[in-house]
Amino acid sequence: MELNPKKTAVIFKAFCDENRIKILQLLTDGEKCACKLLEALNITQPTLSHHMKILLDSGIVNGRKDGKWMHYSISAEGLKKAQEYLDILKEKGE
Amino acid sequence: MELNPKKTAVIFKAFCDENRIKILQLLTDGEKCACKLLEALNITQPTLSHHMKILLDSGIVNGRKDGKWMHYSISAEGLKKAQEYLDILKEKGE
DNA sequence: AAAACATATTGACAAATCTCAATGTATAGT
DNA sequence: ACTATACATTGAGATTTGTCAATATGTTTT
Repeated sequence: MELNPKKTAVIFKAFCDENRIKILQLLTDGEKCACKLLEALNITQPTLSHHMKILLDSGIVNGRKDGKWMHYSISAEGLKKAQEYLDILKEKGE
Repeated sequence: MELNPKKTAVIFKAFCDENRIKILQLLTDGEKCACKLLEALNITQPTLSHHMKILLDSGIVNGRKDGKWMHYSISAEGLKKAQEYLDILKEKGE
């Protein structure tokens, strides 16, 4: 199996920032709207929006718009794909 | 389980750069010395050295010095730990 | 229609990151 | 000792990233 370096890097960008790890951790107990994330996270609203965009682009987080609210949740498929990519990196027996 | 956001981000920095993905991929068929990696990778020697440092810090790669040569390989434990961290992010059943 | 609210976008700045050329540090061979 | 080799470190420039204030967009309520 082969990894596309550019695409793979985009996926894992989800996990290489402190605030994004916090966001992902908050989402582990289910879907949350941006406002709830914002309460929990010492950052401003535009900064949260910026991180959510990166998380959506990575495929690790899903977004669902509901009227004024934006609900975010962890994508099981996205996470699975990331784990599969790590599997590919396991050393082959020579 | 709880993730330390800062430490977790350091681990996943291994995977969020295009060249580091290429390096990791090269290491999947076993230990390689820096010179071999350098041949395969359109970057200069100091740039490779920079990336190898980040990979070592992440715990995803092991280094072994042998005379003049530095041999790098994927750390099975490091990779396992990264996968466990992704497991932690799986949504809990509510 | 106007006001209030939730979120996204823009623009600016600071900090971090990637990259290279130049130099330093070991180690090995002559 | 001198030279060559393999790699690390330093310093500088360019790009990317994280952050915020200000503003824009879309939705709900009055």
